[in-house]
Amino acid sequence: MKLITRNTDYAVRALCFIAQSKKKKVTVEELVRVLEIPGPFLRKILQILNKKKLLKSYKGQNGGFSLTKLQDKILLTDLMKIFQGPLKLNECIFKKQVCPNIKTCKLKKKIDKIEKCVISELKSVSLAYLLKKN
Amino acid sequence: MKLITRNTDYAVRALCFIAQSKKKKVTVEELVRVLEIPGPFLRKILQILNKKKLLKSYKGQNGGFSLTKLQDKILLTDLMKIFQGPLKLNECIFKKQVCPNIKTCKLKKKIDKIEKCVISELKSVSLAYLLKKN
DNA sequence: TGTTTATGATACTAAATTTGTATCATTTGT
DNA sequence: ACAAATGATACAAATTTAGTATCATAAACA
Ligand code: SF4
Ligand code: SF4
Repeated sequence: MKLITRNTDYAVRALCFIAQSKKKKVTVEELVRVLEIPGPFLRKILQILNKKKLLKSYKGQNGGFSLTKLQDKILLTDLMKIFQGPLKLNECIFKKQVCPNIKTCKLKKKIDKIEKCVISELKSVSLAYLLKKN
Repeated sequence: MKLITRNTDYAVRALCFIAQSKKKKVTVEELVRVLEIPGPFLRKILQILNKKKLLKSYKGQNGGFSLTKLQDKILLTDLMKIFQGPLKLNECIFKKQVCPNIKTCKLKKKIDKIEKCVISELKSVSLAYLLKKN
């Protein structure tokens, strides 16, 4: 029952570090050193963030990654969608077949309601929010 | 990001059927027929529910399962704990090591808050609630 | 212009969790 | 004794999560 998976968490931490770094660009090597995240795994994560335009990458010497957006425009839900797929707490699908109860099921209705609440909370979490002291 | 797993869902459906059945005891075979759940898997689930005292089992001919509690005393959260472990949305543990950020991390704080809300919603879901029309 | 240092792309592997099966033992009613 | 149910337990398949390995490509710079 994990709300966020490891790659989302790693992405958050990496973005936080990049955001607060004095340098214009941050290299994977530096992130690995300070965050203690497995190198190749983090690289893959950053490459994905680059593709999704949350980071801009620079190749070659003095290369690295920098943010493409303001901190309050980078949302946790963006990362979750990227690394964990659509924001859903319940699919009601077994072996590609939709559960026959789905129209009337009160459990599903309840979970849908919880889902709405969870997502609205999550939407309020930006990089800026995460970095703010206190 | 699945809030409830399959065995919890199966357990809910089985308990619902048993609860609304006219018979005093319901057999696995009947449940399999009507709910279309893989037999041996459902058996295992019911055996666990028996061990956990949510069901009482009767062996031998005319055997089967019956509820041990009133419908409003059987909570979804009980099932979730049984089949999915402690109610937690975030462990903050990688490879048995607690994340060093854990004391100050705002992400964790947020998730903890969401967790509280989710759990309190889930606690209000009893078998009686699930069976009530409208 | 070639070497070094960075990321890009992609395929592969390992570990963990979820979702099941298979088998034999035990109890009970007839 | 036999049939019909559950109990216990070990095994296996499928899926998801987590992580590696390798080669290609681009930019800086000597
Ligand atoms: S039973 Fe209700 S919750 Fe479970 S899968 Fe069917 S619809 Fe979804
Ligand atoms: S970063 Fe925050 S949320 Fe992620 S593991 Fe560490 S404490 Fe938990």
